[in-house]
Amino acid sequence: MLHRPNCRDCRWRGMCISNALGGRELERFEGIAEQNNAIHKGDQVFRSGEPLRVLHVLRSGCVKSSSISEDGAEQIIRFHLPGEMLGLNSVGTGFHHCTATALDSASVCEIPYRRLQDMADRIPVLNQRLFRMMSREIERDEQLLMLLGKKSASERVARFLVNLSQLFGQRGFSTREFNLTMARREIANYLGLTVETVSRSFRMFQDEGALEVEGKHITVRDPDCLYRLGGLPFQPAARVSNQ
Amino acid sequence: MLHRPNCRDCRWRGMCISNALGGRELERFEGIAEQNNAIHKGDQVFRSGEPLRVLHVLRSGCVKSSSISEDGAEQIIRFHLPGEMLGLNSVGTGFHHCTATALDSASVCEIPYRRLQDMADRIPVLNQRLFRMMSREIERDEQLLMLLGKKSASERVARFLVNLSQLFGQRGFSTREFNLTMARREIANYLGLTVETVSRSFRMFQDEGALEVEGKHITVRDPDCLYRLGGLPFQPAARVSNQ
DNA sequence: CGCACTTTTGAGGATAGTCAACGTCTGTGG
DNA sequence: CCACAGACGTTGACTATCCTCAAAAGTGCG
Repeated sequence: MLHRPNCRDCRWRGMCISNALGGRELERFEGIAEQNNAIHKGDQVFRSGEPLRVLHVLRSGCVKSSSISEDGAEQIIRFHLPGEMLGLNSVGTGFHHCTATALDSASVCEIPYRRLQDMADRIPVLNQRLFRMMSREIERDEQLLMLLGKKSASERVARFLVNLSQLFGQRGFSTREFNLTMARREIANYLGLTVETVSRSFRMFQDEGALEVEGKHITVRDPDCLYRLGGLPFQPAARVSNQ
Repeated sequence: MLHRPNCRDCRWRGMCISNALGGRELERFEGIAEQNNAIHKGDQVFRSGEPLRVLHVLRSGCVKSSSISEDGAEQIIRFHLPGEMLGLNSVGTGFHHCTATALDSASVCEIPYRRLQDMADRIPVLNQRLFRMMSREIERDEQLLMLLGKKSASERVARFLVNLSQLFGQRGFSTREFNLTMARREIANYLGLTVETVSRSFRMFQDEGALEVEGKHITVRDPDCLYRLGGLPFQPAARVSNQ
């Protein structure tokens, strides 16, 4: 488990929600978060249609959120990395409209939704933190919309890798070398492509010298080249946001 | 201006936000909503990057929300019909990340965000109403993701028409006959297609006997056929939700 | 080991994009 | 009121991108 000096355990106990709280309130907050819960690859954290009893904070591992259309097709909406909160997009209706599935062994802790809501009702700064987190969900969805609506297959795949690399960086891991937790099929689904097209994009990126791909292990050889392949003008400045 | 017995003016004064409030609180709420503001076709209600001072409620007309990518390409995220609240997806960051543009003459009223937030901090039921509205934004974004990720061109266009028809129905207008406020170019942008493809889909739907298209005027001749063209198994039951 | 599943690669084809031409609508100014 | 310009919409021909199908190679697990 990774610890960073500026944002210690809170990072893994509610995506910095507890940052918003001081002394006594923080204790209460820690109090309502339940023990870690181990889940295995393929397990579902929650299913679409279930009532929203608890919000989950992913403490380790990787989880996908997907929604199923009326004809049974899956659309992966998002891949979640440690520190992220699951189920936020269902706050409001009171029912999950996504299914969350573990991509590998993972652990989550549970925050009873009702009690979080009660706290938020009494603590405006916590309430605003929740709004901010939902807002970020929307922003991410809309970035994906842009990707699906306007970008070519290889641009989508390149941006997917750039984003993933940045997310690892934000968590203190290498941006140049990492493992894909998800299968090609899942990357393809997320990006609105087929497995074959994703595979061919990987090959192209290797031929361009941007990447080295060995199964699930990715080594970024030339980040600038990868940004170009993603249609990005140049390397985006590292986000300084602590969240 | 349309009035419905079960949800009178509130429908146009904050998308039923005021439903959550009783007597005195309702008065206060009405107090903070500013006068109607007339805007013209092409006017921008707010621009991406601006600080979020007020939330806008669309009282008449039609508005598009779009975000602009780093390379200048527009992606329309959503078309808004009367009664909807604009800017909700920016709550949290405090800055707009979309640009809202009127598609025809429209009027909006403004709700100072700070004051709404203060009220929400004191009135849990209003607060929950806001969460619910944001949640709905997320759900709609995710429906669009499914459309862009998994559906063919003609399915996208057919579903676009079905959705629009339902939205008109919810507002008490005909589901069988309506005018498209947006240009073909904008429909295409929204659906991740080209103008030509949208135009050809319209033609196909006419040849199938599902529609009659005269410029911006749409007449739905065979709703079931349109649902089928959208890949929907059969006519979805009308939503009874009062929102 | 053997089986199932995933990934890669190739060949061929369909869908939707590009380019171009033409028709239609709208608003402006004579 | 009409003429005109410019934007919008439709249609056709051609093309590129990405999907489908198929087969082989690689990977993981009981």
